[in-house]
Amino acid sequence: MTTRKALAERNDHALLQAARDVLAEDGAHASVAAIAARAGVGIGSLYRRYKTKEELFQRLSLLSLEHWNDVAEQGLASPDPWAGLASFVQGCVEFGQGSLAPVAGTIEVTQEMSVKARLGDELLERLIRRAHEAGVLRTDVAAVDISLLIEQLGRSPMIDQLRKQGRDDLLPAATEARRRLITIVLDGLRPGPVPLPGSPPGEELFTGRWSH
Amino acid sequence: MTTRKALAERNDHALLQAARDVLAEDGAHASVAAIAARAGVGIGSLYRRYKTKEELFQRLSLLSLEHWNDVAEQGLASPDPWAGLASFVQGCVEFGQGSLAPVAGTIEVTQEMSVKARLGDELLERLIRRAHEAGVLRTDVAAVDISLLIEQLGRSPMIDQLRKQGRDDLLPAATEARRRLITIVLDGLRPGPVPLPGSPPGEELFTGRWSH
DNA sequence: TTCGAAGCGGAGCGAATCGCTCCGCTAGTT
DNA sequence: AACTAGCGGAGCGATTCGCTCCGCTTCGAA
Repeated sequence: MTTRKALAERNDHALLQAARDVLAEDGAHASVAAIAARAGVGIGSLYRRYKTKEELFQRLSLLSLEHWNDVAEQGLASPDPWAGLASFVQGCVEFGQGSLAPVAGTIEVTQEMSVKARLGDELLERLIRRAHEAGVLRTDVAAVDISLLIEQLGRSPMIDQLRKQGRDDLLPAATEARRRLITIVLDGLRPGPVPLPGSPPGEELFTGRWSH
Repeated sequence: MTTRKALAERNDHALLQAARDVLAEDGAHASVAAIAARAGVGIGSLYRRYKTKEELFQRLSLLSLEHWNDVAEQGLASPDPWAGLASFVQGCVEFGQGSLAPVAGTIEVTQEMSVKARLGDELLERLIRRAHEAGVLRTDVAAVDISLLIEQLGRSPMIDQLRKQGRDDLLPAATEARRRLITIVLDGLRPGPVPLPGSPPGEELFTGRWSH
């Protein structure tokens, strides 16, 4: 019925998702034991797949970057510049890009990661430029602002807290409130009737991304 | 020159600020030793003022709630409904209200805390109502959305990370980028030309506040 | 049906860190 | 000059960490 290969694949997927969840709830303090327990997998099985804790987190980072790029390309494929940008932001936020923030500084950045990060920056730039040219995005919003926005909205300390406390009854309401907040913020990025004079989009030193 | 009382007062202030900083950087994992070290104070001195770690965090929560209420009252004192609400949000965000999120579920909520939290909710409701009546706030934005917004923007994982890594050179740029993001988001709360049909402000079960 | 081994879960290792206590010593006060 | 309030930090037992190792299960070939 369940071949060994299929079981291993399912376990690996469960481990990665569990790592995301535990990281979101416990931050940098997330322990390997907690991740394995959440995934319903023994610690031994985890360590057969990933030699160290860092290797697991590196894999997680790489998948996160790939997801960023996938969603960005999907957004660019959309004919509507605004819809493309909005779906990109929403896709990144809901995936929980921000959950990796606590470990971003503790793991070694592989060459593959930095390559994908550069590609992702480029895709985002193109999304922004297209929206600007179509006149559907506030002129004072630069790529770094979108990066920051995704990082800021990508985590939900309140929802993580509720889940940790086991208040599953409040989770749907909180999740829905968060979704509304995201749409409100996204809506605020569109050019309004009274745009405030913003600073120029420059500032090259800080790109707003975790990995270099 | 420096009397004992003045030194003690200065130490207490340094401890509270250090606790905020370390909590922001380390989350729930923040240790008492780290807080004392950041404040430049011995652990013994910390424990002379606060019997336990929880007592320190409770004090911190209380001060945070008081700050919330102070800023809300200042906002209500402003004749301009929009400026009042905006300065309230900005004041809460910059104070770092969200830093306490990781410990909010771990400490016991005192009666004094819940009283101040209730008062704060009421003040926020009045700020929102006033803005709605003046027509300077999107009609689909409720109090719970502002609470969520403050929690979401109140933490800056990226800035905390930079500070932790000692990249003080990038800090000004990151801080300025974050300030721009806040103004952009705030600006998006004003009624736009094409308001989307939002859900009703109701949903009573979840108020979006940490303490009950 | 039998049996070798691939792959599983988890007990347990040493090391690190936790919250907290206790005490020698500095420095302000009388 | 004598006193002592208040400081900093070494160190306690307990806990938790990342990780190893091994007995047992269970799949698949003979």
